[in-house]
Amino acid sequence: MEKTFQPADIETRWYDTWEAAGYFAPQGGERAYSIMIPPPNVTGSLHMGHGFQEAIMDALIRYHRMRGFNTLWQVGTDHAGIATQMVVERQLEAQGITRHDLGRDKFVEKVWEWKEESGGTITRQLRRLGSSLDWSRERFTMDPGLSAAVQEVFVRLYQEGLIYRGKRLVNWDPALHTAISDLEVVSQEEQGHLWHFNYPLAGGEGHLTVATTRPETMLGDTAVAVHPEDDRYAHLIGRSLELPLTGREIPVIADEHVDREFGTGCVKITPAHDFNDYDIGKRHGLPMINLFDDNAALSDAAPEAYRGLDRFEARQRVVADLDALGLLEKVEDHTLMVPRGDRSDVVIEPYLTDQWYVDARELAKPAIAAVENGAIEFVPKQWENTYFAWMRDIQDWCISRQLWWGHRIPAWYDEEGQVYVGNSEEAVRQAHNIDASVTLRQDEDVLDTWFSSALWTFSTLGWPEDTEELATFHPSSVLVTGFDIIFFWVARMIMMTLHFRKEVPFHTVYVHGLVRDAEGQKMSKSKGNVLDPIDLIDGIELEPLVEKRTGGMMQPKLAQRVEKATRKQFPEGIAAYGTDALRFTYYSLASTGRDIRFDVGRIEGFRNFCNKIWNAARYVHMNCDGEDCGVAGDEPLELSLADRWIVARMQQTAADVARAFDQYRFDHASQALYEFIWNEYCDWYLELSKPVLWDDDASAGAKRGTRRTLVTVLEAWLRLLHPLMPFITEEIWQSVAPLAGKRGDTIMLQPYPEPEKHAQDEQATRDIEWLKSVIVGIRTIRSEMNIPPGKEIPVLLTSTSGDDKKRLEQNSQYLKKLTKLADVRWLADRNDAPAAATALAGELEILVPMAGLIDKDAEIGRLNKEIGKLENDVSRIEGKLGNPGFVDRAPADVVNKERDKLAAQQQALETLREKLQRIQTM
RNA sequence: AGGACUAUAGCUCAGUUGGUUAGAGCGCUACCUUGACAUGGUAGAGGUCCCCAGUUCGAAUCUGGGUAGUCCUACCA
Repeated sequence: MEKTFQPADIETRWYDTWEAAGYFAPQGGERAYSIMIPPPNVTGSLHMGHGFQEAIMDALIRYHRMRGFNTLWQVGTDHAGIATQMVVERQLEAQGITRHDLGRDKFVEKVWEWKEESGGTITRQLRRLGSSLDWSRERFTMDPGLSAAVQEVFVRLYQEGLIYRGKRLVNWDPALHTAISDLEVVSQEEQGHLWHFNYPLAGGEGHLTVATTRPETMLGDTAVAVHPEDDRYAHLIGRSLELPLTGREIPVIADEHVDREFGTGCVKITPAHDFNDYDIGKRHGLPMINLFDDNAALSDAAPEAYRGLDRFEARQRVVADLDALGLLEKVEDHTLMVPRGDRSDVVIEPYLTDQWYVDARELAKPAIAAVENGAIEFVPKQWENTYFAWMRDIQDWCISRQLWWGHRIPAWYDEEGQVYVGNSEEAVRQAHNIDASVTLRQDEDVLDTWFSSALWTFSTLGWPEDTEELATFHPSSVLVTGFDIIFFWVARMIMMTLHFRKEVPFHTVYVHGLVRDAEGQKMSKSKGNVLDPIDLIDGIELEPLVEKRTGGMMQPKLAQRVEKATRKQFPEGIAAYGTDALRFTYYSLASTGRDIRFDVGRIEGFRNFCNKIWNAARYVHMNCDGEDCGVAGDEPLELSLADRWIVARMQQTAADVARAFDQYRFDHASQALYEFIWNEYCDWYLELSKPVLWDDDASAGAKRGTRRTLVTVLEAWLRLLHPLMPFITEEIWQSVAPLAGKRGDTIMLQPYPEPEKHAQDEQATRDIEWLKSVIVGIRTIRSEMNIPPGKEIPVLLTSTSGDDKKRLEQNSQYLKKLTKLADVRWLADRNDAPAAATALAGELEILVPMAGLIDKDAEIGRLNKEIGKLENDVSRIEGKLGNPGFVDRAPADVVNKERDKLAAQQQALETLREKLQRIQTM
C-alpha cells in the first residue's frame, strides 16, 4: 500500500467495475426500497446542490441495499423545455440565425443533436460521485414511453374536465414569447415612479386624479374605480371621464377592491394588462383592450401615434404627451415589485391569450389529505405548513408553452376552431367521425416541463402499462429534494400520482437545504462563486479555474471582479480531495432545516480522515498479513480488555449510525463514524494493540486475539462506513476481508452491520476509561513539567480503592508502553510517597517522583491551578445543595448525583491541598 | 403584509424529553519526525450560548417580547 491515500485511480476503477458487474441493479429480498432521482436537466452539468443531493440519495440507497432490500435507484434526465431551447437558440444566435429561420422541425432536430452531444456530461459526473444508479433503466422525459404517459394523462384529464382551454390573463414573457406559470415569475423590489394624471370629467367641469406606475397602460383603460363608500367620489360614480390621448370615454365605477388610503383613492382600470384590473373588469363587464403584441410593443389597438413602440418607449411618450396637455399632476419616487421571468429576466407582461389549464383545485384536495393523514411525511416537518399554505390557495396551472421543444399538446383543431383531444390525429378522427376531407391542425404549443416531471415516479416504471416494476417499486420510498421545488414539482407529483395511481408517489419527502458558499452567498455564475464538485474531487489549478469562472461572460467588469475574487480565495487553485472526502463533507453538513455553507477547510479535514483510514489499514496489514488472525476458530484465542472494549464501541457506533439513518441525520452518522474510527479505533485501539503484538512475552493466544479483533473490527466498520465513503472502503475491504475470513466480490453487497445489544461490555468500557484517564494524567504531567517525551520516567500509583490496584496489575504493560515509563509501581502506603508531581484519576493518585525531573515552583503553580478549579466547582455544588428548593423539589437521583459529585470533588481537593502543603515545606 | 428558519469558541457547525465542568472540526499556542499516518502525535488556550422579561429548585434548551440575518408566499394601482 502507498503511504498516503491516492483517490484518483481507485475511484474510477471501482466505479467501472461495479457498473460492469451490474451491482447497481435491484436484487435482494422481499422488501423493496426505491428512490427516483430528481431528473437533472439533460444538457446541464453538475453543481454543488446536485452533489449534495446525490450524495444523500446514494447513502440511503447503499445503506438499504446492504441491508438486503430489493433496491432501485431510478436514473433519468429531464428535457427542461425553456432552458434547453434557450441554449440552442443562443447557439443559433451566434451564427446569426433564429429558430424561425430554421423552422420547427429543423430546430427540434437541432435540439436533439445538442442533447446527444452534451447529454453525457451530467451522467458522467453522476458516476464520478459514486452514485449507484441503475443505468440499465435510464429514462429521459421525452422517451417514447414517457411521452406516451404524458399524452395519456393529458387526454384523460381533458376527458374528466380537469384540463381546459381558456382565454385568460397569463404571465407573458415578451423575450421568450411564451406564457409561463406563476411559479416561474420572480418579483423583486425595484425603484420606479408613481405618476399622477388628471382625467377630465366628460362635460368639462373638473377632473379625477389617478396614480399609476405604468403610464403606458392608460391607453387601455376602460374605467376608473373608486371605493363605493368614499365620500369624496360617491357623487361621481356612474359619470364618465374623457380618457386623454384616446378620444374614448370611460365610466367611473365603484369597487370594494379600491384602497381609499392609497394615492388619490382613484384607480385606473386596465383589464387586459393587470391581474387585479382583470378581475374588476370581469366583475363590471368592462371591455378589455389588448394593447400589446407578442413583443410587448404597442399593437393596432393603441392610438395610431403609439403603434409599434416598445412598452418602455411608449411610457415616456405617454408621460410627455400628458404633461404637454397639462394633465400630469405630479411624479413621485416609488419602490414597487417588478415581476421578471426566472429564465429570461425580462419584465413579465400580464397578457390576454388562449392557454391550456389544469384544474389544480380539484387535484389538490386528495393531495392535501395525503399529507394531513400522514401517508406522506415531510422531513423536517415544518415544510408541511409551506405545502399546505400553497395547496389550500392553489391557482389553476397554466400548462401550455409557446415553445418548440417539449411534449406537443395532443389537441387538434378543425377549420372552425373546434378542438379535439386524443392520442393521435387518427384517434381523434375516429372518435369524432371526422373524414379525411377535413383538415386538422395540431395545437402548436408544448407542455410545461413540469407536466412530465409530475409523472416521474410512475412513468419511469412503465405506466400506463401494468408492469412488474410498478407493482414492486411504487410508491417509492423517499423523495430527496430542495425546498425550492416543493411547488414546482413535489406538489404536482403528489397531485398527479394520487389521481392516476390512487396511491402516493413516495412515503417521505426529505427536504435538504441549499448549498451556499463560505460567506453564505447563493452560488451563481454571475457572482463567480460557483464550485464544481468535480473540481473538488480532481483539483484544479488557479488559471483554469479563473478561465472556467469568467469564460463566456459578456460584461468585462463582472469578469474582472470574478477573477479578482477567485484569485484571492484560491491563490493556489483547489487541491484534489477525492470523492469520498467530498461526500463525507456533504454528510457532515447535512443537518436539518439549515442551508449549507460550503467551506473548503472542512473538506481538507475529511481528506485527512481518508488518509487516516488508509494508514490504519496499512497498520493492520503490516501486523496481520501472513499471520494467524484467529478467524478459523480452531486455535486457542484470548481477548484482551482492549479487544472487548473496541468491539463494544463498534456495536455502539453501529447503533448510533442506524439511528442517524433512521432520522435522516447524516451529520450525526458521519460524526459517529469519524469519532469512532479516529478517536477510538486509531487513537486508542491501535495503540493498545502494540504492546501485545510487539511483546515477545505475550502468548500466541493473546496475539491471535488481538489480530482477530484488529481485522474483524476494521472489516466491520468498513461496511458501516461504505454508504458514505464507497471507494476507499471498497479498496481496503478487498484486501482486509480475506484476513477477517470474509468472501465476496464487493463490499457493496455485503450485509450491513446490525447493532447487537448483547455485545455491550460495560466492565471493559469502564476499565478502558480508567486506563485512558491514567495515561492522560501522566501525559499531562509530562507536558506541563516539560519532561521530554522520549525520556523514560518512573511512576507510582496509590489509592484507597482495591479496584485501582487490580487494574494496575492488569494494565501495567499498557501504561509503560503508552506513556514511556521506566517503571510503574503500586505504593501500598501513600504516606511513603516521595516528593512528586501529582495528578488524580478518580481516587487514584498518580505520582511522578521529582528527583531530577520536576521543578518545584512549576508543580506548585500547577497544583494551585487545579485547586482553584476544584474550589470553584465545590462552591458551585455546595450552593446548589444548600438551596432547599433544589433539595426538596428536584428528583432524588439528580440530587444524589450532585452529592456524589461534591464528595468526589472535596476528596480530590483535600488530596491536592495536602500535596501542595508537602511540596511547599520541602 | 403574513409566515418559516437561523443566531452557541476567531471560522464552519453539533447539543435528544430542562439537571453536561456547553462539545467537534478547522484555525491558534507549546512540545515531538517514536517502527500506520507530519494529510501525523501529545498537551493546551479560547464561550455573557444575540438582548430583555417570564415560568422553574434549576434555562443554550420552555413561554412572551425585541434585535439582526436568510428565505418563502401575497401584494396598493
